[in-house]
Amino acid sequence: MNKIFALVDCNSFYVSCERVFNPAVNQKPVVVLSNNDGCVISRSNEAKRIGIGMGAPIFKCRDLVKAHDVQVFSANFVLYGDMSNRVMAVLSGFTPNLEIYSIDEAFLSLQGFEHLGLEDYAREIRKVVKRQTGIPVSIGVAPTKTLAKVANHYAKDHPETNGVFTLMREEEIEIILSQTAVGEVWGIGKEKAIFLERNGMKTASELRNAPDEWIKKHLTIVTLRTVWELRGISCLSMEEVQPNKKAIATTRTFGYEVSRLVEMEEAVLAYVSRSAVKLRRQKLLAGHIQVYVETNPFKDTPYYRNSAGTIISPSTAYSPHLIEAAKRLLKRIYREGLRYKSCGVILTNLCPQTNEQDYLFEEKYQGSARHRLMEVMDSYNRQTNGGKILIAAEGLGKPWFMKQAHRSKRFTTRWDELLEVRI
DNA sequence: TCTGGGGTCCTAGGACCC
DNA sequence: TCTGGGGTCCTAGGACCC
Repeated sequence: MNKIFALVDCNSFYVSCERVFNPAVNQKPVVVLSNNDGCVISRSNEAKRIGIGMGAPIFKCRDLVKAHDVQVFSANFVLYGDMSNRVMAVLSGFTPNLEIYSIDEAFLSLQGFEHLGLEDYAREIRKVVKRQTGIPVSIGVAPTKTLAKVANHYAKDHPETNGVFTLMREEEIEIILSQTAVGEVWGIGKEKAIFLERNGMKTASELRNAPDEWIKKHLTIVTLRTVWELRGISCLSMEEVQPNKKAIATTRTFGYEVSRLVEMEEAVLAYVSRSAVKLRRQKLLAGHIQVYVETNPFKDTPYYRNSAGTIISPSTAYSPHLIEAAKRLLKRIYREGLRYKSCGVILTNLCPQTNEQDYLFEEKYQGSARHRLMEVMDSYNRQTNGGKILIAAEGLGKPWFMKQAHRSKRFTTRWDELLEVRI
């Protein structure tokens, strides 16, 4: 039986979240910035139209911002995460088969809904999501995930589609792909696009008709899968159960450059703590920890980046053990006399707490006093909305903490930040 | 002055083993 | 003097995604 995928993608998701709670900016150009108020990571159509690029550093857009009264927001990921959950909850009512692909995208299997009319059904989904969450979405429907992505882009770029485009018929697929630049295809990034164009393939249709042998020889098996998907042969299936995580990372650029080991240590250890909280929330243990530091790559000053890692044995989710390891690693890579711009902590070799192996000489984490201590700390911090009990090594001042000058309120997750309506 | 963060997967190359 | 080949495992780095 032929498969049918719908890709639902929230339009300018972060901007749309801000607009739900701040309708005054509905018709205006709006952008949301990355952490540290660095780059533009979400743009309204109005902002796109006046030429603000995706990922553009905001300081380079200052003139445009001023000239067009662009509304600027700092990222508010607590709010976006909560809005995302609401959208996904609505979507789950429309299919038994939902794959949450990212914070603002989901694949729905529409197999078995043909009798309702795929186009009509997609329009209904779009209408209900908008009504129940305030978030506008675009929907692409096609026989493979990769084609559903293409259909989704088409819906976004063509207002006459009203946000829904179905791409099921072969003749139509061929026409649309011949109008699609090869670099717009899901899985074809900058490098591959340049390579393909150099070899005479400028459109998705040309890639689709390339010989398998040639693709296998010059590119990877992953790209071959993409080519098959463009031909309508489904190679990527629905992944409804979230696969276990392979890595948990906390990385940040600083609000200002750090040039003292003590401060660097505080930052690294604070990120270890954050990572460890994420680790425990997902009931995992880490078997490896990696720390990296980096100076500002955009400056003329000497560039330095280095990382070091070590195996954690036995695997653990106990913050003090991870902190100890991270401290040693940092000492190995820290060079005096440099001005550091960012650092990060990455936990890997993750395994579920329930699969913890037995040790001859060590106590298991599961059920130990350390385990209970972490649970008490986490649950207290959760109830009090974050960070009241922390490991002393993290430091209290956090002067390097990121800049966030324009953050909106966390309307949906904090009682003290509820939306106020004045009449 | 001011340039994000968190992931996955693949490949190449080195260490090591027999 | 002559100096293989196959396999595994690990790490670093790159490409890609949102």
